[in-house]
Amino acid sequence: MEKQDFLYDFLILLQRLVAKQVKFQRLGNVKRVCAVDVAYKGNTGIAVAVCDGDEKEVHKVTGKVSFPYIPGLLFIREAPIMLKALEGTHPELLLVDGHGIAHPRRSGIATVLGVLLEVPTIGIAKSRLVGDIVEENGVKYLVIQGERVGVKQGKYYFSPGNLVTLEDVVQFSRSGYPELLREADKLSKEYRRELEP
DNA sequence: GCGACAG
DNA sequence: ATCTTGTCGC
Repeated sequence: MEKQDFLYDFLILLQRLVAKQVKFQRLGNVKRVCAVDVAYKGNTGIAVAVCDGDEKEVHKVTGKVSFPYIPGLLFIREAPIMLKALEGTHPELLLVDGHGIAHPRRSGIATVLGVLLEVPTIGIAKSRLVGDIVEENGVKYLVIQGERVGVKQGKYYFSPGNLVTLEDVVQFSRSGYPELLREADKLSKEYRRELEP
């Protein structure tokens, strides 16, 4: 897909629509938390959703992922298979591998999933997409044009997806990289190995 | 035009 | 993300 394609422009319109639906509200005490990640074997995607709470739960889904990765448009490549893996899970908080509003249009994959599922989400990425680091009171904020859109903790970037506040995210980030996401990442790569070459 | 660019 | 060996450090 090229940048001059109609589809490219259309996807950006959808992201702007999603961004308008975001609500920032304080996150209450949550018991059930889920995390999603995707691994690949060629064009086959392996999405894993791990949930914690009363009982641990793991959902695995594999399927063809043909859309290429384009910076800023990760959601169209990974959100579909992630949604499939999240079917039946009912998280009170969802952790997503990727950015939330720390995005050119404030519409990263964690935001898209949070709006579609109407669930609180936090995006956690291993690298920066946009923004600058501005430290204040020991907190490294990710700032885009003067607006705080996330925080950097260690080598990871945390940003609100939907239905949480930046304060919630700052608090959450203090615990470091979530064990649940680490597990989803580990399991997806683990399932990948037992796929027919 | 040049540099940057989640997974 | 994935392809990949050894190497530096706790």
